[in-house]
Amino acid sequence: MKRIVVVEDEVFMREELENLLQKAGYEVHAVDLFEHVAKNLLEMSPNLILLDINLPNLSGFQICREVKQRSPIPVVILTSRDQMRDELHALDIGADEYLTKPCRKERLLARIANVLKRYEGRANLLEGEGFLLDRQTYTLYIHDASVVLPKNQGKLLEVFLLGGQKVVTKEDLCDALWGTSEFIDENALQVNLTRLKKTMTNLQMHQKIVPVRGAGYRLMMEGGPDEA
Amino acid sequence: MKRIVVVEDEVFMREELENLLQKAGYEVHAVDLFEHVAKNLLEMSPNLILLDINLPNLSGFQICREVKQRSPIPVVILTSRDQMRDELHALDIGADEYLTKPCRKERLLARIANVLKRYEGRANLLEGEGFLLDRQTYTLYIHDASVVLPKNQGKLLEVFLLGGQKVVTKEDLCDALWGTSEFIDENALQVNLTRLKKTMTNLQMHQKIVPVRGAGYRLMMEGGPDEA
DNA sequence: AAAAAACTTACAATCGCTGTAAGTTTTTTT
DNA sequence: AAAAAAACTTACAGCGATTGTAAGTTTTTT
Repeated sequence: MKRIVVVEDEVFMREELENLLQKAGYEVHAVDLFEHVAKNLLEMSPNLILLDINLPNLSGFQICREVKQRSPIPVVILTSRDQMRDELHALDIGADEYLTKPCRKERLLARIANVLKRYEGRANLLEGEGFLLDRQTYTLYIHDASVVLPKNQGKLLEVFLLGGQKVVTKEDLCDALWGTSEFIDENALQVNLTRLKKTMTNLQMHQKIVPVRGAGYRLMMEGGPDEA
Repeated sequence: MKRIVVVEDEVFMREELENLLQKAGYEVHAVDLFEHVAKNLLEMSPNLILLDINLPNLSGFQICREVKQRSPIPVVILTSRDQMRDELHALDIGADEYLTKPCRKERLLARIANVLKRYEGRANLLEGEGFLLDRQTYTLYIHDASVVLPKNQGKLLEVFLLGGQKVVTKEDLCDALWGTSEFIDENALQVNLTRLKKTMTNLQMHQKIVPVRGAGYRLMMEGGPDEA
């Protein structure tokens, strides 16, 4: 059964949505507003997030952006602010659907089902700048093509993606490859990194792995920090 | 550059759309209506199809359905018929977006960009009942999981999917595996089929490969034709 | 100039996929 | 019911891709 989290601060509306979705066969969790909504949402890892945008504290847009940056979970935005600007902005930051209240039940359900359908098979896709990586198979999607990376290269790339822009230590990388950083074979790691780098250039990816002396490595956009 | 095919029979509207999309940086091909639109659309294999639903002969729905059954190309429906029934129907048969005229340019462009973005990496995904198959890597997506099939198993499954419900001959299968049906090693094919069947049951897929005596094999839904 | 860190290349071991062989089982025909 | 045809099963050996190892070289820092 698909799980949906509803983010809505108005009690009446929240209960109505909860009811409607439950009747439609979804497992529903409604959350009120609090600090770190985005973080909590990710931990619940639902199949879809229904997000009301008339929120008191934090902007709904902000939540949407955070979720989208860190996960492939689809987000449907529901709002009473029928402004073209809002809609464009929402779609721009990655919302999958933007619906204005009042919205007929049938339409809401149909759109939700539609979004869910399109997300089939995307559950474990990690998003990088200009490419996607399947965390289970290490299938890499780029430029309308796809390749299956060797397991080790996939694991390494995965660590870099999860690390964001941060520096990733060799311990982290060894850990990912062999489950332990106890006995580090510096050289084995080195070779595997070289291999990953090579396939990255072969695939014309827009980022590189650069060394950070003594600390580890980091994933960087091509032509990044220009320190001339 | 992304290619969009516009299907619209009204001349004025068509030119306007063409213009708008070109300015937005797309490569646009407008097509008039004729027989076998769906077939031709598939041959053009654009990145997206913008489909007007007020068509004279064939129902736009029909076109949408045909395209969706045979390809993963996203379809955006544009219409002046603002009927809830139409919208639900459109979404139900797999349309990716449903917009009503008059529609502001910004919204149209934003929605198109949104749909395109979500389709990144899906260019070579074949759709089966309850699963997806990547034709390049033979990565199989099912039940929120993914596996890379061995090349031969992938090729076989691919042939079955492309064949639809029809019976697939052994020649077809040999052809897919070894590029020729000249010298058929019945047994080698047999073994490969068995392997595919095994992984299909392991993955709990909802269809089976059943033999058709003397003719070949066919892909069937589990618990299909009940001939008691 | 010396040391440390990062990198390169080639090779051998390993693992998974494939075809082969030699069967057995199921279905159809006589 | 027996024989023949089609479909299936299992184990094994060859092959190729991926991996770790070894023995270097190059680059950067001190």
